[in-house]
Amino acid sequence: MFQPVDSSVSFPKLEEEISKFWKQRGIYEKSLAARADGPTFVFYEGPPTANGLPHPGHCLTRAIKDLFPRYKTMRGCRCLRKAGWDTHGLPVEVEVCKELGIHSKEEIEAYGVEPFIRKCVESVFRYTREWEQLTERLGFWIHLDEAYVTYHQSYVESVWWALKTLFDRGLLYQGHKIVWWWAQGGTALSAGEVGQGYREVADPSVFVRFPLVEGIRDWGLGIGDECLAAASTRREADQEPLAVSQIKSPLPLGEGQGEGLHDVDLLVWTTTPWTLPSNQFAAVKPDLEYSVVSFEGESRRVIIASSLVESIAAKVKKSFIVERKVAGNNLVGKRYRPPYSYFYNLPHSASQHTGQEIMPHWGEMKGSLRSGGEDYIAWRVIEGDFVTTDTGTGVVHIAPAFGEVDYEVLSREKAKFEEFEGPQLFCDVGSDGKFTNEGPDYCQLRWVKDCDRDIVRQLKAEGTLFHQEQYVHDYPFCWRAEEDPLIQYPRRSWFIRTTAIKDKMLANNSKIHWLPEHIRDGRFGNFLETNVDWALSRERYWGTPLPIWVCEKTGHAEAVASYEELLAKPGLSGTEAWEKAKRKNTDLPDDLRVHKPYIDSIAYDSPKAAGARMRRVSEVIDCWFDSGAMPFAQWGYPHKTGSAERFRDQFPADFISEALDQTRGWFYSLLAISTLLFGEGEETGDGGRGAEEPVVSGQWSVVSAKPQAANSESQIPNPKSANPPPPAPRPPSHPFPHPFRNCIVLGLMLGEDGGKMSKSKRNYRDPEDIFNLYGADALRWFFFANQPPWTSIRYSEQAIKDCIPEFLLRFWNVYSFFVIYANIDGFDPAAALEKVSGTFCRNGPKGASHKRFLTPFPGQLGPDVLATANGYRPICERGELDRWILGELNRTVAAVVEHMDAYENFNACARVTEFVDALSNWYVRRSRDRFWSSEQSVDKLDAYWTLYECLLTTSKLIAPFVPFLAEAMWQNLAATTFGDRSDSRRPKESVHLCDYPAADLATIDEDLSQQMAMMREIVSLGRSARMGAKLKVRQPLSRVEVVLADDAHQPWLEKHAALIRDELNVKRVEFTQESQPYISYSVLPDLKRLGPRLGKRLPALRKKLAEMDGGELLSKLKTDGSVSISLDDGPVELDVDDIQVRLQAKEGWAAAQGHSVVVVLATKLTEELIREGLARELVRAIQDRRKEMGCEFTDRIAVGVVTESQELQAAIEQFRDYIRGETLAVELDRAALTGAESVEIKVGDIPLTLFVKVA
RNA sequence: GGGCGCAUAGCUCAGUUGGUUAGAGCGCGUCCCUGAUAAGGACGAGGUCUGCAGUUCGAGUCUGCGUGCGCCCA
Repeated sequence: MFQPVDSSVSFPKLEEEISKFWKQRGIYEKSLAARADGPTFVFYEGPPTANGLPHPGHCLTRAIKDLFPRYKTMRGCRCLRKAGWDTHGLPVEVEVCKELGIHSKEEIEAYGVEPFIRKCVESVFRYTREWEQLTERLGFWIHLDEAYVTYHQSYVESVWWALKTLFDRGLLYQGHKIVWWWAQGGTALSAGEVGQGYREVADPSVFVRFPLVEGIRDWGLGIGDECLAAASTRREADQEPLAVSQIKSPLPLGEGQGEGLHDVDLLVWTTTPWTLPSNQFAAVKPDLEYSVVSFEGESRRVIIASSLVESIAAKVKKSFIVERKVAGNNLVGKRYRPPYSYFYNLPHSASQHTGQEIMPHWGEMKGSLRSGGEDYIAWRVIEGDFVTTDTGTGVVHIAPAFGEVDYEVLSREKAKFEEFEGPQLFCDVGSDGKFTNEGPDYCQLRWVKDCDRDIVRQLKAEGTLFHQEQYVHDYPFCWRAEEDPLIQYPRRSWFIRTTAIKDKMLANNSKIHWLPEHIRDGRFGNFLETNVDWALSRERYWGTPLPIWVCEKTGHAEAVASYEELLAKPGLSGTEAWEKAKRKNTDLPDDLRVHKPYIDSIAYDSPKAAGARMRRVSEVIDCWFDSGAMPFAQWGYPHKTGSAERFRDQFPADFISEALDQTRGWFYSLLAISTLLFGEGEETGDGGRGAEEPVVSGQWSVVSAKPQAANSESQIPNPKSANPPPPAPRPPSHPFPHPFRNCIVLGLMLGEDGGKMSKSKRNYRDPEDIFNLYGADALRWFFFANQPPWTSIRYSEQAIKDCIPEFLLRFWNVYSFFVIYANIDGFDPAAALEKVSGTFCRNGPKGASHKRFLTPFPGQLGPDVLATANGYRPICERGELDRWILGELNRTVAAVVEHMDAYENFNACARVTEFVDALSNWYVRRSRDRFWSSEQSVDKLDAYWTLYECLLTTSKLIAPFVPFLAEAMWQNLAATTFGDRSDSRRPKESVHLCDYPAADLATIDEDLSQQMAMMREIVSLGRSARMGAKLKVRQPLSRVEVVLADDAHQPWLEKHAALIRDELNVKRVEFTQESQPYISYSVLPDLKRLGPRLGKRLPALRKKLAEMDGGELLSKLKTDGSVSISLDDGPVELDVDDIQVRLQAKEGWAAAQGHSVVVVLATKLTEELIREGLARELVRAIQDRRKEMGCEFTDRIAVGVVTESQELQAAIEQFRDYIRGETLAVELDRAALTGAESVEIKVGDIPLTLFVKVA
């Protein structure tokens, strides 16, 4: 006996119970234990931050993260699921600041770093409970109580180990980073913060002359230069005469560096005049054409991009003469005088190094190039692809201290020179945003923006100002202090030299299976291509402290890989800061001892200078490094005992999934860190690793030593040059890809209105409400089945709701149908399996019968077990409908497994939906009468076994997708029906302990499948034809004619005419292929076959075929096997495979056509048919009345019908027995019935008065 | 400004290596069924496949250029 199934099921309620059941029985743990010896499937949890409430977007991530581990577990894999929490970072600090009502770093310091980070710790677990509830309610199975936490000491120490490894290899270095700087607040702003503060402002826009040092005569350029030739041709073609333009012969521009100096100037443009004193270069685009232009009333010529000549002339309202044209790359290398001379005239400090005495100024300074030769170190024209002609002059002022692009220019230039010989960063502005005493004297100690006006005035006075105007553009301001403009400013920063492993990252990436695929070469690949060194450090408080200690005297730096290592340092002091705090507050989590501020007070003796102390740098690190380190840090690798084994076991991940916004976040940090640490082991393998290592580190030391040393502003000497500290344990090498093999990149979740999800807009509902209203399965199915996961998913409450009737409830109804009838008929699989004897056969006759055996292990109740049951007949002996649906079932199983193995949940779901539709709308519908029949026939038992097997298998199939529903069904259909037998004699306790179904391909009958599909099509077409002729299904028709294009399935269909008769309510079904008056044939060429063969002749053939008589052509083909069609350019031979036949219903017939079948109705009604139709109408009317009156199914009734219609009266007489039988009427009179209410109704068009009462 | 992606029915989305009538669900309309029953089912209407150009015998599909939207980065 199965538990009766509530047809008005509440899924949310059901899920709560299932959830409880899992918890009580420890099903998740059992599912893991059962696979302890299985192959490993590794899943990594990308740690969320629990300092905010989870929203539907998180549900998507967690649903997908649950789906595949569940699936793989059922497929036999051991899949650990360790949860994780991201706890560090600026967002956490911001939350705490909000709570405290403070903003700036000063305020944090005033509040106290110690209480501040304690607030941070509290904050990150503020919503843990909500997250845990969501996780459980969604059915996400993950080990929450063993979660890794990024601030825990063991985690931090793992990160330290990684950093030390990188530091020792020279991959971690200090440099500058240009940041958006809030000078007044003394802090850098994150990209997000900067983005918030953009405002439209008018800034001074100045065009400034940079006089060239040499005359252009020396350049050796002729008019015939290729670039110029092309340019002038273009101009002629465009017929765009220049206003006053001529190309003159070379000008007498002075001899060499003397007189020429005053004649030609680069014209640059800037909206930040205050950056001009720090100018170091001018950039041009190499493939851009420039013009040397003289302007009316100007004694000196300027160089600007040719395409901008006219607009600039218009700007200054002057006429001009183009004296000469040059390509940008011919300008490269030319020297100029910057508008400010402080740095230019500054004595060069390197003169002390080199011992050269006649090297007085930076401006005259040359350095040795790595490529040989030498060049001036600065104030030269350099090439820049970033130069555009959208604004400005085509010549760009470069002040490396105050622009990211500018800084890159400096780095690039610096790299061209031998160490110590290249340019260095000039900066005349302090971190307070005020000029230092290196700035122009009238600007010193003033806020830079305030100096713009004076700088412009000065330039004007000196004659270097060409033009000045106002420029309106968007400029960022501090979001906390609206009046404070931000400036780009260089800050000391620690970097990881990811550029050194760019090619390795690309190689690694190329082996990752990305879904969608385009991420690999698109967004992610491009990002790797343009890789810049990872700016690691943050001048903040709540994060993993950068584990680098620096000698206060010599600048010698070393990295530390663990707290223990630190404690062992000589002359250690400062641990009492932590001890004191802990004494004061014993609740303080011990993990905080490795955090600021405690860690900052720890110092030890410098190995480089007696009496000097090693002190930690003040920075913490980018929290993306934390999360990217999780593959090893989650185990506390390499410090914790046993961590090496765990790490080896769980690396790399087979599967991860996060949303698209993690491309440059977690996906990158994982890949970068893993590539840095674990390299690519495939080339050398374990044995070769030792050989590979020195070579690699050798390369690295080359790469690292040079720029680091050249970085003269960096105080940190190359760690390789000093006695290195003991090396950190060498990380194991591993073949690509790692640390993840498959990655589903989820689309962003949008709100109900298509916009970004936003709490304030209320364009979504809390997940909890969704669970309570529709249930987790509905939400999960919505995620999995409604779209591929990488499209941006628009949150739609309606769509979630719709999943219930479309899938969940539909399947539930089949299940409920089964249980109702199985209970009525006493169908008991448990009993059938209990008393087995004799022989059995699953699918014979090929697989000969096997001996039946007692089944002590019903286990998974798979087909093999069911086949041993009493009353279970081999599938081949069952009716077609049964064989068909079992074939569909197994076909579905095969497809789902294939899709899921390829991580294509959407396609898998589509197949499941298709199957459930076939099961519900064809199998059950067509099998109803078998279940209803009162006798206990073999056929009926077949139906039960078939449907039972379908339900069991499907419940396993959908278990990873909708785990609650699947469990509910399994419990009733399998687990509990076997009563309280001992464990070994009971089916699996939970569907999630079962194996995923394997397709039994022997059950798939391709022909049957096609035939059934055709049958369904015929029925559908018949209905369509009825609709067209406005003939209700209740009106019987005499005949339906089915015209087939192809006779292959005709005999089968003829055998099943009864089914078609029944579905279409007709008396006779006839099949034919003969040409009929209501059919025309068209013969179409098979384009796929003929296209390659005929090419351009194809259209002529198509035209010809269309003109020909299809019927004739067809019969010719049938008799001769081929036919020759003559085209204008010769004949074409066609055989049967070259054509396709299309049937067309001619007009005027009640017919409907499919691709290869036409269904025609005989619409002529006889009196007899009409009477039968009326009888059926009457039955329906009486049934309706029964329902209105609230009759029980079994109530007998008395019926009276009063009508004047002779036809109806005749119908009642003729079909009296039929009507009584259908309606359970003991009486049927053509007169009023006393004691019964009368109702006026119509049957067809005939009015009548109906009386019904319970007899 | 750059990169990536998307654009197909009123809505949400499928659409395999280019191939003859572009599909599904919802919604809508018409109807059926009334022993799965506060369900279930069928049929129908509804499309310039974002625009333009190209490649091809043939383009929703491939290429280029626009337009619009989204995301990431400047």
